[in-house]
Amino acid sequence: MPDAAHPAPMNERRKFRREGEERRRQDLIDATLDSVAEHGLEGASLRAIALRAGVTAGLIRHYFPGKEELLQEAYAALMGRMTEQAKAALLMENSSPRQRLAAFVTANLNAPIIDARVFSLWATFIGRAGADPSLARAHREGYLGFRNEVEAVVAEVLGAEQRRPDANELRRHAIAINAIIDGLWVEGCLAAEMFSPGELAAIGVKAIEAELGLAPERGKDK
Amino acid sequence: MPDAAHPAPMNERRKFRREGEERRRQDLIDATLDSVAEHGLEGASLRAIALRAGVTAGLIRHYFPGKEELLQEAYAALMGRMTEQAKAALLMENSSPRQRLAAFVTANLNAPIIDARVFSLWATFIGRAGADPSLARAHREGYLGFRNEVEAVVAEVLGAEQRRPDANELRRHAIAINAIIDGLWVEGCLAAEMFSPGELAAIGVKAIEAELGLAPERGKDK
DNA sequence: AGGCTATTTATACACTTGCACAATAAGGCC
DNA sequence: GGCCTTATTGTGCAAGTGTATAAATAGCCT
Repeated sequence: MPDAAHPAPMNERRKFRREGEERRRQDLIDATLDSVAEHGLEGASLRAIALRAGVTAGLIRHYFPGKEELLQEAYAALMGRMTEQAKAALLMENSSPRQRLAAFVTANLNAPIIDARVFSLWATFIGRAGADPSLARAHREGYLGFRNEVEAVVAEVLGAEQRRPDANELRRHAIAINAIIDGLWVEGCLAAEMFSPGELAAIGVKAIEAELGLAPERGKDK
Repeated sequence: MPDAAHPAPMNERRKFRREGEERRRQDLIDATLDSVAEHGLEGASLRAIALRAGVTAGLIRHYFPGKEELLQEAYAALMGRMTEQAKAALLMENSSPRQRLAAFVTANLNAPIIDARVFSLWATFIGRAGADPSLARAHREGYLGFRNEVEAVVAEVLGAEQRRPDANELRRHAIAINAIIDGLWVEGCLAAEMFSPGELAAIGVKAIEAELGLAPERGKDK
């Protein structure tokens, strides 16, 4: 029974603050990624997402035409962050091509790219690539961009060693190196505790140098 | 309006046949995998699964305590088939260790293991490994078993070359080789049309031989 | 200060979901 | 052939889904 001493507190409408549009969209996208990472696509209901973002479900429709579009934007945001971080390691100036390649590999095989949450998101979304052509295309573009970066560095590395690989050889090297990075990334994300810190990166660098036929770096092995 | 000339055909109960228990369970598991592969976990409702299996939804509860258990059994079945096929290639007798390793890699990088549907299923389930510890454990066991197989063949291959690697070196080789296979598998499943038939296997074999420091096979290159 | 507008809440709706359970008939057994 | 078990169907239900839309209020503008 309501206490008449209190000024009729029932049916009170929830207080709220107006945030900027860009901020709200970002919060909603982040909340979406968090929901998907934690409970999968099935658990990512609009109400759950809204709750996590600190708003009510209805608001989502004010910023996104529907759930589909929200998920697409979330996936795009995820891919954007991943490739952005991955490529950043290639921008080092004043270093030999070989050092830059090693730095690239090392960056891709440590936190924050080796991360269970990111992997979970990647797997969840990519699992739908078979059914959703737009997802498949988004992936292929990201993959090709990534592989082209790799191919460019490989060409520089080999060039510095006075070697002139033809296009086909370059392509094969890029595919193999990509596979090494991807494979170690998967293993690291799924069972990080099975590897000591830096171990995956060390294995990756060694494997890639073997693939390229580079002589082991002097003075670094124990 | 029902036509009275026909002998009251309304309210007719659906005809059915009793199948053996094992058969029905398999059908339901297969229907589950098909549903997940096509529409993801979200689209795999009991009714959709039952429809695909040619039964009604209620029957599922007669064979499985709930949806959760059905999904778990489906995942276990998927993993079982994958590793079974993968290991089969290692059983060749009368061949050199190096040939067996190459056969193993080749088998893993062609159909039916390179397959968009299988990959989609793997990704969908593994995406939940972060949230579901039982899934994570199932994966790690499968992964370790796989890696141990690899390690054993690697030891044989190197032994045949009169090399005696220590345990640590062996472990690193196995991790790297596993990564190469996994990475190429992912790339092949996601964009099969980007690679000519046998190309991935060729790249994989070459990369692995480079990793192990094996001399290129005579008489096979171009 | 007071009004305007767009952001936000709240409610309604049709539909689906997993699960429970009663009704039914298929097919082996005597 | 008739009976009995149980595999299978069909229906019902409460909870949750995405979407639509009306009602309210926060905060900028003058």
